[in-house]
Amino acid sequence: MSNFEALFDYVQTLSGKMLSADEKQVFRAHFKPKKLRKRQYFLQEGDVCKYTGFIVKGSARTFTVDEKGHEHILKLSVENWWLADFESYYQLTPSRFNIEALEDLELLQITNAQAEEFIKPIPAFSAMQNVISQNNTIAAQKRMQSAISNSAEGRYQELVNDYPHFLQRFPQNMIASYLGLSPETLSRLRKNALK
Amino acid sequence: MSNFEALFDYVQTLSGKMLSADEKQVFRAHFKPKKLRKRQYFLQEGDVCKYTGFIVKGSARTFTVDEKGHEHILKLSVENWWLADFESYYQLTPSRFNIEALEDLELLQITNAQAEEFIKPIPAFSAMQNVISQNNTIAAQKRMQSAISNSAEGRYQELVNDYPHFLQRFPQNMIASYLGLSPETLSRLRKNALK
DNA sequence: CGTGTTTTATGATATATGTCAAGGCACAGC
DNA sequence: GCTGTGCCTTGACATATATCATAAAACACG
Repeated sequence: MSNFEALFDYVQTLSGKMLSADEKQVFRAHFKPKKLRKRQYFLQEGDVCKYTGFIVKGSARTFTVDEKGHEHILKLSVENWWLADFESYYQLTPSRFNIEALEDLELLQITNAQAEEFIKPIPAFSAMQNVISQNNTIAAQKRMQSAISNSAEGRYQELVNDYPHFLQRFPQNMIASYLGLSPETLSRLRKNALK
Repeated sequence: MSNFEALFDYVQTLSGKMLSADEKQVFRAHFKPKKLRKRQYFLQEGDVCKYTGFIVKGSARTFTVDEKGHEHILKLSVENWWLADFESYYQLTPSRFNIEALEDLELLQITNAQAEEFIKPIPAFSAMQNVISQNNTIAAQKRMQSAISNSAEGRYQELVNDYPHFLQRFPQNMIASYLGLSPETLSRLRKNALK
């Protein structure tokens, strides 16, 4: 059985509300544990993203492949994040993205329909969603501003400040792709930054 | 008296719920009409963004100024959008952004505290917020993907597809800044695109 | 261990985009 | 109808970043 405690902690911490025993049962009834091994795909381009998965353990990348065959990483996801292409998940349209496990993944997943019907009425959960929505708005704005105003080096420095653990956890070529850079450019950047 | 009908239409359309006469009164009691003339500032860097404003008429830009004195436009906003630096608005921290009217502006504005207490309990309003939150997530993801995967030309083409009216409404140098380009580069891009 | 695979580093070169400078065009206000 | 101001274009040149090729280093796994 997968670990629901991580999810309960997360919902309670973010919302500032406790979950009752009954409410926890609702979570257990509708979230399905799912495991993926490293390199397995959570979502493939062209498929509909039926589930969002709460990451109990592991990590993943969300990426596209362009006409030249180059991959571009839009998102890197770790524990306590929600894994999905939300465009596809909300609208049930085919996704333009691939989502692949970078480390063995343990998820608790649910469909949008089930979440709307059973989970969203739980006050702690909808409060959590509001907090996440605010955080996302702020993070998206910050990343976008960095993308249009900063040089490659500035964007890298911002990543170092905001997500230092990414540097330990993910290979440098993935970080480069996340920043919109070639691996060579990031390698040179780091050499120069050491002075 | 400013025009609340635009706001009511917007809330009702997005939420799919009607507003009662009483609920409309709550809106009238707490949203304050505000006018700004072209070039006036809605927010200055370093100030707290106390209000969010629903744009009844006009347009604005949200931008930063870097160390070299260059401006970078993060957002262009028109009718039926909400104007604010939401990081500062939610957290009441000093903003890193300036928001300036590009055309005469008519707003209906409200503080976060008032919105939370009086407006959010209105079902149509909170439903609208959920829809906006989803739309923002999708739009932010799309723009970010464009920023890391596309060339300057690709980003411009995407703007032409997604927001064609921006091209009529805003000068080309503002569009360039929004795309993270110099005005000269955009000018050349457009010349080549004509073939 | 050893061996194949992945990741990182480095050099040479190509390409995209920025910067600076100048001129022309358009429009607002007198 | 002038005139100033802001916007757009164009050219020459500078700089940042990508690409391609190769080798070294790190890692995974039988």
